[in-house]
Amino acid sequence: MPAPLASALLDWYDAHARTLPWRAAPGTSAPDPYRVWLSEVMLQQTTVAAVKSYFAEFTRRWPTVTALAEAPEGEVMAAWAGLGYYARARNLLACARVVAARGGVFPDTEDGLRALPGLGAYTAAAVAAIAFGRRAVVVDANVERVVSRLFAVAEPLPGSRPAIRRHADAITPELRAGDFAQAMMDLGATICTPRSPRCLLCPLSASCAARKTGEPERFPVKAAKKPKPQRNGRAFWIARNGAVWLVRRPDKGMLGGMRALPDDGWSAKGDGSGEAPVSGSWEPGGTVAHGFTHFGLDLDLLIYRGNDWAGLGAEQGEWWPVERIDEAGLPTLFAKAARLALVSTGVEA
DNA sequence: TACTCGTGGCC
DNA sequence: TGGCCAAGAGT
Repeated sequence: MPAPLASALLDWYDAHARTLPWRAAPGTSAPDPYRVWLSEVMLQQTTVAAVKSYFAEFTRRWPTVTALAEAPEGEVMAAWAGLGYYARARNLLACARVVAARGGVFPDTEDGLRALPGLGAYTAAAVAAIAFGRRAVVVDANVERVVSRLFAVAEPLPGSRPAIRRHADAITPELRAGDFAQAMMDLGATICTPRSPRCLLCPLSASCAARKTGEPERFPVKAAKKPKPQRNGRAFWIARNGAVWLVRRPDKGMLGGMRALPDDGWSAKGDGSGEAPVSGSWEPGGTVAHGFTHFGLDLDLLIYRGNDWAGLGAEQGEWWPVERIDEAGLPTLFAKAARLALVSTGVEA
């Protein structure tokens, strides 16, 4: 018999669960672990709205974990372009290959899942509970918010995480732990929202300590965050015979493994050098303002008007057809810069 | 532990 | 309109 709180939440979930592409239809058999895993990785720090089209495209191109495991890395990275946190894509493929090597069967325990690339404490618990019916304590940002309100946790995040986990453990039922986790996340996404929580619609309002304070939106308490530095950098548009010079970024670091315009080495730690990859005349092509999580970047685009191609070797990059630039899989920053270049070179209005 | 790592939507 | 926020993981 579940505790009253879990029971009330599951009743609410049975009536109000969101319909999402990676969820099994109500009353049907257990969901496909591949789809659960894929969706959970895509949803890490990413909104449902942003994930939907990527999930549809990935499952269309790679319907099984074995199919994904056989995909070339470049195709997977390009398919992930725009979704952000690109280490996820590398780990996704690495994980798929591990699972494929064991017959395409995911481990069905939390510990087994936790050992896979890209599965941390949250994702391992979520897949164990949702795909395999295991009791696991699933704690994401929604659960942190809901729990910190239910118990009016006064200590600020992230220091309060151990206490929040203990509270979450205490209210997680033995049965339907996967539904319970998804119910907590749906509640956090639709009712117990960061601002202006809709307590009048909440199935747990009678048990909520934060509501009793009259200011539930004050929870979770959070530590002050560091100011974001502002950086300047350059990206370079070098076009020749309808093709543009693209490089592949190193696997480690920002936008790792992604195709990109050459740049001058800007980073979170400092401005770029200003140095161009080839000598000759350059013309300003405009500026892209882009906000990363931990710094802001003003990226000046420079367009090449010279004809000295000697410094561009095939081991450093590739000529990519300008009319197919959308298929290059550029991360959003460079996609914006490419759009600017197309405007200022008159290729596109 | 604290830092790094994207992006788009929201008010 | 700019800071806040999102189904976190890796180091």
